[in-house]
Amino acid sequence: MKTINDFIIQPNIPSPIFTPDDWVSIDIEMFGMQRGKFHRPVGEFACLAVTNDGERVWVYKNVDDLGTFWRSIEYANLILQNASFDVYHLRRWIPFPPRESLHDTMLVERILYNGYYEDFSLKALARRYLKAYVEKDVAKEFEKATTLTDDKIEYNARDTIIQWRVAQEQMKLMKKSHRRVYYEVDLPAMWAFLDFKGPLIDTERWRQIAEENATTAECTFNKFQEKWGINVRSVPQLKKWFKEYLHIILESTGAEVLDSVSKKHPEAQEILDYRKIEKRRSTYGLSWLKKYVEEDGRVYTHYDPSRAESGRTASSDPNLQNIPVRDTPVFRECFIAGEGNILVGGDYAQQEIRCAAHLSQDKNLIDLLASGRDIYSEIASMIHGEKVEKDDPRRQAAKSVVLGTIYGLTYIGMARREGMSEEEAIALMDNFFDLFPKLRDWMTNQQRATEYVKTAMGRKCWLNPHNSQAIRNALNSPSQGSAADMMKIAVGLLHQRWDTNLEPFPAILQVHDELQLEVKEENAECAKELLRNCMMEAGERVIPSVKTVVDIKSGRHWGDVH
DNA sequence: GGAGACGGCGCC
DNA sequence: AAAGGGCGCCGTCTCC
Repeated sequence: MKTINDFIIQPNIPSPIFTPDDWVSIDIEMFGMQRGKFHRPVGEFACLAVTNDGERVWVYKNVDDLGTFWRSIEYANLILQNASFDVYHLRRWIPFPPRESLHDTMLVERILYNGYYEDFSLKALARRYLKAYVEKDVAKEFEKATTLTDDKIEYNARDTIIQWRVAQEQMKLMKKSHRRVYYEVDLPAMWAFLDFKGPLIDTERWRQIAEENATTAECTFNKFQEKWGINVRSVPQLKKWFKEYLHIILESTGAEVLDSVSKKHPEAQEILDYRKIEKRRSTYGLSWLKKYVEEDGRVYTHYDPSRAESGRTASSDPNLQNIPVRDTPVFRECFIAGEGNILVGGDYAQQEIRCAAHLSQDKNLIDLLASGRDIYSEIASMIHGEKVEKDDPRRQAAKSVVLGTIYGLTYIGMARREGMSEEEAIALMDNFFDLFPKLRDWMTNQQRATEYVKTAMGRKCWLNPHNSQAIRNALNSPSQGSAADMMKIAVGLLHQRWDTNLEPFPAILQVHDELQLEVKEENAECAKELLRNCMMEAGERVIPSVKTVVDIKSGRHWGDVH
């Protein structure tokens, strides 16, 4: 039995020219990386290890040899762990165009086991597949070191060995459906995300808003301090104060609880008002500018495809998928088009509902979604047997039922959220499901799932039987995950079809059902058409039985195009 | 002073 | 806080 220490570092580079039959595992190590900036050009090249058999390893120690390295792997199939990192940094020195034959052990593991495991690090994979314990202390040394040592080189070599051997095991486990999801959905999306450019920020406008918010928030904070003698940001102190002075025991100080007591205790409303401004100060304030906006005025988020158990993409450093929009559109208005450019955006209308319609094959819902009418008004009208207009509160209730349904809402939750009796909630939901019987059947069926559920593309989402949320995951993951499949396919298609002779790949933002581009004004029309085509084609591929609707807009800033 | 848990809340 | 899913980031608090 070979251990992960059974490998031989080859005395000389370069490595041989690998052939199209070779599977070559490569791993880069960097000096001076900082947390939160793994996707930025910081840090220096440390070394790079290569193996095509899981035993012999070539280690490149000089950045000047990377050109030679590139020629050796130009035709090979590649194996990487979290390829996005290695490719991003290698591109600082050598070309690294997208290639179809790349096995990313982390992405593949997510496709095999999202929801089943939580840890997709190389250390976890070594334990899982090779029954090997990997000491990661050396990895930390790279952060501060500037010179190579033998143990660092060995560490680098060992990682490529692990990757290579793990990949062999994963390939045995990958069925046709796994390969389809990986090669048609996640991998093309990964290549696309690597080429996203950073959106441009109207720094001065943001700063002005942020300064105002900071002043207001600090002033309010101090007033609470003076009046109440507590740090109002502290949940324990807040609870204690409410108990002592208002004689009320708060189970939580979350918005819903505070709102429920705010009629009787106006202090609760004061807290809620403060929390709003405090959120803007802390999360979307001056520190955001300082931390994330770079010298060119742009922010460079990191997209992690399939980070979520459902397969959704996540954004971080900064997270651009939770920039305020409801109460304060100003922040999105600070995402602007550069000189001579324009923003072009597309979003899927009722994306998750359409996914649910496809998955359940409910003909009534499919037909309604194809009709082009306002589905919430229509459903409310059908439930109540009379015309319900857009401003009728019964439309909102119907919307809650529809959206709640795909989140696994129960009648108790429905009653609570809509402020109705449980009987009313039961009646409303019953009436709703009477209209869409196959949706009801599908949901009943989903709840019976014990091991996993699947998206429309066949992506598995494993359920945790020890988690009380498993039932709601079973109801939601297929819709959420199918929508994520759709967006990733769209992003991949756009990336493949974008003509870089016009200008470099122009995508700047992906917010689940929304994709934004920043293009030269003269390219706006062809960008709109291509964006629509890619999004529509992805929709037709993932949910062929349901009409896909894409709204395309353009404008000077993000507020214009949402 | 850093790490991690927790509560809270921004978005889809 | 709860009988609505999925994230990431902030501040507080605790521990080391």
